[in-house]
Amino acid sequence: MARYNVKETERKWQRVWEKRRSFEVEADPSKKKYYVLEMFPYPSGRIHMGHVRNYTLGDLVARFRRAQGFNVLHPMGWDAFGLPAENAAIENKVHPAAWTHENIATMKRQLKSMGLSYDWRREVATCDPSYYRHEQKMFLDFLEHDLVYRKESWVNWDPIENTVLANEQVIDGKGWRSGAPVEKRKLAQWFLKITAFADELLSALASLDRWPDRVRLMQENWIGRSEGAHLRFAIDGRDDPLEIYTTRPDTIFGASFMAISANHPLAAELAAGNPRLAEFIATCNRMGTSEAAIETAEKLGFDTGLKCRHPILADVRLPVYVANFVLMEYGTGAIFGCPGHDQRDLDFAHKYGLPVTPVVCPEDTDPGSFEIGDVAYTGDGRIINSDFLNGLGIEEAKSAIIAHFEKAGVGSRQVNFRLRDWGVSRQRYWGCPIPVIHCDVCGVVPVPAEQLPVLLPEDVDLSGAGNPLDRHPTWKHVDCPTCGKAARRETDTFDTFFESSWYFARFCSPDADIAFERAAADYWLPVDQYIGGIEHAVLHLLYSRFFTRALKQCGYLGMDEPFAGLQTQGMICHETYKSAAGKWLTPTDVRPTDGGGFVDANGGAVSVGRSEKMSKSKKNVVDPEGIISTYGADTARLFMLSDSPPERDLDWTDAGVEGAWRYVNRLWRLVDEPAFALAGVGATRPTAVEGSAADLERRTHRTVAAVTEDLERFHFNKAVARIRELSNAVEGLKASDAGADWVLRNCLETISVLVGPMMPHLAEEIWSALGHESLLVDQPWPDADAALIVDENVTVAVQVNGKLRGTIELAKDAPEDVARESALANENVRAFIADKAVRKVIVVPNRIVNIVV
RNA sequence: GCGGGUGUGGCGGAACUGGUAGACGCGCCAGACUCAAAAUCUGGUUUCCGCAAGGAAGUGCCGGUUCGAUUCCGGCCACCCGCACCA
Repeated sequence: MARYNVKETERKWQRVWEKRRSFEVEADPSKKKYYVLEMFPYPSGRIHMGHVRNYTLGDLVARFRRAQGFNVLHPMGWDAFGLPAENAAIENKVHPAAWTHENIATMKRQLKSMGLSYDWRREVATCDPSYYRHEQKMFLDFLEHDLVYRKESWVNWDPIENTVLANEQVIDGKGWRSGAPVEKRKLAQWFLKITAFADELLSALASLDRWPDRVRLMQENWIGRSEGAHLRFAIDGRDDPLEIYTTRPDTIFGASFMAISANHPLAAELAAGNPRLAEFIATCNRMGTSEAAIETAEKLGFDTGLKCRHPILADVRLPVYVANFVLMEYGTGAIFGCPGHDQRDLDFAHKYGLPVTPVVCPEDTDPGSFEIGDVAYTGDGRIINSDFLNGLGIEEAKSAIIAHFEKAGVGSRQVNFRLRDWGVSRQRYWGCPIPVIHCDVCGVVPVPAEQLPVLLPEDVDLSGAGNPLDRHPTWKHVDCPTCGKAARRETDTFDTFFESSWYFARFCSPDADIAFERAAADYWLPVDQYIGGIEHAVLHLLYSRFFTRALKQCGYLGMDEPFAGLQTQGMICHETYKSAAGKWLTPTDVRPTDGGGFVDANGGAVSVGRSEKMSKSKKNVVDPEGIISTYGADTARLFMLSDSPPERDLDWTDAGVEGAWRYVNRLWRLVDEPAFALAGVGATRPTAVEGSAADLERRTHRTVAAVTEDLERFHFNKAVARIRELSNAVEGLKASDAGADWVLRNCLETISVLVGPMMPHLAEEIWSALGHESLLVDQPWPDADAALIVDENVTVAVQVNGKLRGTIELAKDAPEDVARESALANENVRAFIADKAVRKVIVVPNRIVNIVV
């Protein structure tokens, strides 16, 4: 009898798996495959609890599918480019590469201590030239296939990180990492044509039936498809028309003004001769998108004096305003204003004294008395005051008016998207160099494929302002590949989401000379189960879907969707602590008092705040390494699985960890000090299994069936509960019952297989203690015997008028009249029926009998 | 503002297509073992009334459908998330 030695045991099995190469896999078309992937980490220094949860979930799936007989690919790598490395370099005077590799080494050691079933041979780090050279090639292929362009445009500029951000990286007008208000700048940037796939990225969401609805909805909203019309309005005294986009062409007869964006070319042209307009435009730009108060910002306009002709009403003229609420980036940057049916337009019309004509009347209202007050009418109804559209419904009117415009040659039906192209240029050092050369003679020249990779220079000075590559004395100076004259390298690097958009494919053939081998990708992809945080719902997950399509177009791949199944995990939360002085305290700074409160190291009062996401700023973090070295990886893993469903936030508590730890030891004792000796038990089931042994055997099979279903459906907390129930039930086994010793052994073996995906070290130790030479990790998942799952008898509830009054024992599938008689015979039930007449008896077989009196 | 989600004991959470609400765990209470403590084991634990058998109430609030509602429908409330001048 030995106490369960976590450290030694866990290390032992990790070594055994490594030595036996248990998790190394090869593509094998004769086997059904399963690709499990967790979002790879940024090597920030040490793993945190979020990582532990993510990789515990993934490892469970990988081990479970492996036991089910799948050829499982389960790789791990490092999303290794990124800004923190540069910041660390400046602070600590280390090279970003050295800092990154050191972190990778630390985190890899920590991950290995968790006993995760990775094929470590497939590890990749995206900052390695053997990785990023392939995405430089991809970029050249994208160029060739017209999926990339360079454009001078207004960009989101992060003043802290000194770089451009994509639209997806601006949260509430602030940089997603720095939190600094984003400024507008005009820069020449490289863009990937994600909008070319907008329609497909949207419609294919319906096929992703193993993705959370929430994520699909977020992507749908982000892509933001709208149907409307593109119209051209003639401007008095000018030859060029004003082009607008509208989703409400049916309200054209209610138009009373035109509005163009402050960044519209027409506005710029007019401002050249009008200082007051120029001043107005400058004011609009200052407000920009960085103003948090956009919502409350007043609608402001500047009357240009220009007049547009109404496209149908010959004598109507619409004044053209420059307005602060019109965005240049959406549609054409110009609109017609219909105050009656758009709140913004109404506010604007009231401010500038413009006419308000209702053109849609609610069904139940008299058109003659329908007026618009302070609230625009945006609901359904019939068209009024609109000539040939009068009496039509909104949708009919849209079709009719678009047909009219198409005939007149002044407009057409148009679909618009909110999604914009993905700007990938970043003014940073620690990223993949964009492989182009700028030549004064030849213009932008792609780096010839045979000159790849364009390597990052190792000697770099990160201390100054701006882009370090641009300031490097020699790196950017090269000869033009076309004309041979002196030219300059592009000094921008890729957005780091570029690397994570295809890493899942690289894992299929991580050592290939090309990005990935087609055969390997065809076998392994798509990823069957992808697991990670919800925060990537529209960033990484949308980029990867786009990339897969772009790569397909360039002949790399044969599929559209990279991730067939997606599971998003909740955050890890912890209570927060504050000292009397209002300073945040870490969980290790406080200790509990007898009264249930906490005090700090000096005994000072501590106020306990609500549980929040673990974060450095609130100091409510618990370091996984300490937990793992004290309680072991299996305890940490069990706790991660047992307390909350994966998609929900998980509260980290010491008590919960203690509980998991107790269960680890309890399971171990079940085998180490079994109820009776198991040494001589045969392998085949005895013919006689009776009494408590028969009960436990049935229960074992029922548990197998239930746990299998729970694991398939990601109900891991329920699976844990069922296994606990089974191990509790072992206590009820009587040695004297026939077959007891065989059933006990069979039950313990089953438990060891069932907990294998959750607590692999303990499971292996139990398996071995039961006398097996083989590894548990190579054991197949058990089948539940259908005959043993169903009970012969069922407990049926009896209600009187819908209230529970008793229960009766019946044979399974007993006839209805038997159930009825048995229910009516129940003593307590009879008391409630008393002398009342039974009006109706409802019998739901095997479940309930309801007597209505 | 628009879109979506959540709300169940002291706590985390169970309850498949409407059918015994509270599985399992944490915490707490009692008991066993111990000189004692820890660990472990056993039992109890939604609230109220009752010695008990049993009864009443109960899944955010109000109402509806139904023999029967945590589950379906309508209307509120609270909290959380996403988007946000998108024409």
